[in-house]
This record gives sequence, C-alpha cells and structure tokens, in this order.
Amino acid sequence: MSDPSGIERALESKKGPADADDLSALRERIRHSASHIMADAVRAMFPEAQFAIGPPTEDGFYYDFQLPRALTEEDLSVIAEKMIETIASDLPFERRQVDSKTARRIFEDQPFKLEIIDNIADENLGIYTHGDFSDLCNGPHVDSTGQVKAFKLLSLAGAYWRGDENRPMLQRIYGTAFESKKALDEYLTRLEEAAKRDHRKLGKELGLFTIHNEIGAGLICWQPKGGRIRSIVEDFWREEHLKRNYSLVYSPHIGKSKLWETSGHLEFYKENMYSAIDLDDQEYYLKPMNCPFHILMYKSSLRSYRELPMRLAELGTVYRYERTGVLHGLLRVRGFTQDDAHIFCRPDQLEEEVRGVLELTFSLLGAFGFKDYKIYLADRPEKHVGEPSEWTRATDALRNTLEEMKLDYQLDVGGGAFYGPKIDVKIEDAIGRDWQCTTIQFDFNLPQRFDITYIGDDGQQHRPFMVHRAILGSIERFMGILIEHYGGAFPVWLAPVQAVIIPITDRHLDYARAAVVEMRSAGLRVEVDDRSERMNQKIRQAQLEKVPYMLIVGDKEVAGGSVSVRLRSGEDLGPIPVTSVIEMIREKVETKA
RNA sequence: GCCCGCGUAGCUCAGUGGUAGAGCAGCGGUUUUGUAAACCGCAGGUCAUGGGUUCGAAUCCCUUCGCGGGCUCCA
Repeated sequence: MSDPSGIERALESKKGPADADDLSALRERIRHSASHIMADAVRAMFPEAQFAIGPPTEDGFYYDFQLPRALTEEDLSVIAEKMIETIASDLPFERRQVDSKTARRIFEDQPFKLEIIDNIADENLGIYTHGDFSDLCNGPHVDSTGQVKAFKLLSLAGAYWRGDENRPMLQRIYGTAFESKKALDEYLTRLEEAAKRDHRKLGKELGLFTIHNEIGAGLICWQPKGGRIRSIVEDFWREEHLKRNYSLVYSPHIGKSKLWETSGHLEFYKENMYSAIDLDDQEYYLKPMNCPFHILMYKSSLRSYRELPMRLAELGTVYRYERTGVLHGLLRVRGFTQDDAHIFCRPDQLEEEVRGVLELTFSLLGAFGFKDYKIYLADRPEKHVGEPSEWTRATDALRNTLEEMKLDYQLDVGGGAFYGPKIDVKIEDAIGRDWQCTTIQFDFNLPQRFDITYIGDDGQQHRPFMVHRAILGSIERFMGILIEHYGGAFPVWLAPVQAVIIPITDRHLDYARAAVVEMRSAGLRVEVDDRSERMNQKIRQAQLEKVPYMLIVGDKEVAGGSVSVRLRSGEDLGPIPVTSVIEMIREKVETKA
C-alpha cells in the first residue's frame, strides 16, 4: 500500500478503473490520517480523553472518544483550528511495529485501546505517530500531515462502544477529508443537493404526506397529491402482477395469538409486534407480516401439483414496533404496506419462479428509471432451520438463475435468513445512492410450521417450496426513495398534476375551462389557475409545485385554439393546438418518459 | 431505547428574565397583467406538553410527547 509519490500521482492520473482505485486508496489514507490529526486535537483540548476507534469510512472518517463533558458545535471549530495548525506543520507520519506487550505499556491508561489489543491475535502491532501523538493503527497513512489538503468536521453523534448498547456511550465526531479543496467542495455541494431532495422537506412543500403527533410517530397520512402518486404506483404494480399470473388477494390486519404462535412470530418477533388486543377472551395481534394469512389461504383446500405455482400477492399493510430513535420520514416507519407475494411451487419450478421474480423486478424498477442494480446472494447462516442438503439445493437454484440470466452478483456468505437463502437487489438513485428494496427469500420454516402440502403426480403428499418476495419493499419507503430520486419533479405519468392552465386575464377563463374539460376527458390530470394573480405569479407557483406542463392562454391562443406550452425546465415551446398537447402528454404517460 | 441538539402563527425563521415579531401562505379589497413573486388592508400564537424556580418565564430547571444527527436493527 505504499505510494511514495502520494497525492501528486493520484491527482495527475487520468480516469480509469485502476486510477479510480488509486484515488479511493489515497482518500482512505487521507481520511485515516485526518482522523488521527483530529484525535490529537481532541487530546490537546481534553488531556484525559480516552480514545476508542477512528477509521475512515466511505465518505469520510470518524473518531469515538470518551470525554469529561459533552462536545458542542463550538468545540468543533476549536478542534478544526488545532487540526489546521497540525496540518500546516506538515509533521511526518511514522510507523513502527511493536509487540503486544509494548503496546499494552504504551496504552496503559487507554482502556479501549487495551481491549482492542486483547482482541488482535497478531503479536505485532502497528503504531503510527505524528508529532507527539501516537495511535494504535495498522494504517496506511499519508506521509505527513500536510497531505491532508482539505477537511471538514461535519457532525457530533453518540455511538456505543463496539456498537453494543450495553457498553458505554461514546462521543463520535464525523468529518471528511479530500485530496483537494475542490474535491471537498464538490462533496459538500453533493450533500447540499441531497438535502434539497430530502423527501421530508419535499413532502411538506409539495403536499404529499404528513405525519401527526396526534396520530403517532412513524404513521403516515397521504395527502391528496401524494395519494394520487401512490395510487398510480399501486395500479401499475397490480397490472404488472396480473400480467405475470399473480393472484391478487386481501387479508385482514389482525389475527389470533394462535396464528402467531404457529408461525413462530410470537416466539421470535414479539419485540417488533404491537401488544395484544383482547376480544371475547381471545388475544389478537396486529400483523407484522402477511405470510401466515397467505399460507392459510393456500391451506384452505387440498392442493394438486397442477395448481402450482400459486402466486399470492397483496399490498399488505403491516405494523411493526420500531424504536423511536430509528424512525425517519417515510424511510423508516411503524405502519407500512409491503408489496408482498408468496409463491408456493414444486421443487422443479423454483428456478423458473426466481427468474420470473427477477424479471418482474427489473421491469417494475426500470419503469421508475432505476437501471443500475447490485445483486447479493446470501447463503446459510450459522443459526438456521432446514437440512444442509435442502439449503444447498435452494441456494443452487437461486445461483443458477442468476447465472443463467447473466447477472453480476456478490455472494453474501452466511447472510441468509435463518429460514432460507435469499437474493437482495439494491438500486442506485439519480444521485448515486444505493437503496435496498427487493428481497427474494426462500423459506424452509413456515411450510413446516403450518404443515402445508400438495398432492403430487405420484398421488403422495409433498411439501411445497415457498418463496417470499417484495419488489418495491415497502410502498411508503419506496415513495420516499422516488421523491428523492426525482427530486420532487415526478415524470409525467406519476405527476399528481400533469399540467396547469394559466389564463393571462379573466377574459381567457372560459377558454381555459373548456380546455381543462377537454384534457381531463382525455384522461389527463389538469387544473386551471383561476386566481386573480399575474401570469408570472401563476408560473412561479406551478414551477414551485414542479408541474411538468404550464399551458398559457391569452388572446393569441384563444384565437388559434392553442395553448402556449412552458416546460418546468423553463423551456418555452410556443403555441400548440390543444389536441396536439393532449397527444404529447399522453405519449409521455404511455412511455413513462 | 441510548447520547447530543431542537420544538415560537399553516410554512420559513427573529426574539435568551420585563406587555409575542417578520416574510410567505390565508382572508377582504384594488389590479387584468405574455413566461419564476402586483398593491393596500385584515386576521392569525395558552411560545409542543405538564410541573417547578422567580415579583415576573418563550427565555432558567425537571417531566412527557415529537423532530433532527448518530448508535443498533431492518423494508
């Protein structure tokens, strides 16, 4: 990992896969070094500070400390000042190897470091020193502090030592560092861009959804505009499922405790379930999952191998208790709707079913402009149910399907659920962030627990294979992702209002109203802005609402039977006959452009 | 749940111990306008909640609820 020419070489290097690796390796060293420089600055402020860990991360770095008092935002500027001094001194980073005994002596008053040393099997430990600050660290680092060309301390947070909530809560400082001021600024600009797209902000501004204290945390109300978008997404989802021979079903929101005992949820999932509702000496639970209902629907009659595969799909609303600290807008809620389906099939049908789910996944997600996928195949974890031979068979079926479809995937060793292997799909949004939505999970457990069977062509009872799958994941969460992906500027097929007709004066109102009737009867979502405002104000309003088409009507348009089309990009297409505008918009809707 | 921060009008925010403010939105007028904000006026708040300190609390302390950044977990 030594790169003597350091920054200069990486900076001069041209774009390319190998150089991209160079750059990310360089950034890792810079960030790791920045984290040491920061720890040094914290030590200057608090000589009694205890140091935990300070690694580089994908976008920056952090360091965890135990300090005599809580840090404040002002402290960050003081720490940053001190860091600037250290960087200006351009102190060399020096590495030495010591044995663990020596390391223990060096860090004798640093309990977290001692614990780390205890957990390293290697007798040779790396220590990096700059100035008079030394840290246990395997590196690599830049050659000297001056090579941290640009950094910024970003935020304060609490973090448990080793991520364990039974261990001490430490104070974490997050920061980032880059090889140049320019790269740092670009990163900060990206953060600002992401903040502008925040679905919580856009949801409020665009009137999409609200969350009410009076109703409860993590519970979503879809306002008319957001409801419109959601219903379009759901209608599309249903159509695509019907095309692929899914059966659409509905199941209730509560079920008796016996059901959840059979399914195992009360044993293994209780901490995520709402407490029981007592009715007529029976306990009912709000459903955290849809599977038991679909299984009972399967079980409602004797099944023949000829009926398989049976694909039961439902936009099923489930409720899960989530700790208050993890709730986050639409992305993490307590009541949400899974685009769930359970596929019951014969063993020989498994690969084809998995293929079908993957094809449906790409088709559904592709319609929303998600074209880049990361696929993970997760196999048997240590704690599992089912025979290893079954696991192998199911995992092979998943793998074979991925390979036959020539899909790139990564193996997530031991990452499967206890009840079966799975395929997860991550999508990349418009600003390069990854989101996991799709999961395809094989299940050995529930078919056994509910003892479901089918009669094979041999006249004998057999256990069907069962696959859970959700493609969008949760509708609420997916809507949140869509809002951020599109930055609130929904494509025409999803836009709650596709066009606003803007009459220039009141004498153009009748014409505008006639046009809106015509466009609505063509199936378009159009409104007239009939307020007593200037055209400029109406345009501004429509722009802020991110309406795709602004249709201006004045004397010229009335005379010509047209509307002047302004796009939300600001582009002015000039006067176009109303019938042509209808065609233009419908074409966009049909192609989901 | 835990650590830190925050909660003032529908929204965005000012106000840090001495009578609650602005802009936008809303409502009423005037205005009838050619591609991102016309003008005038009116109304709107138990300063999240409950308690405490004080002659006096939006302001200081505690409780509860909620929100934000994280930890952990997941869709």
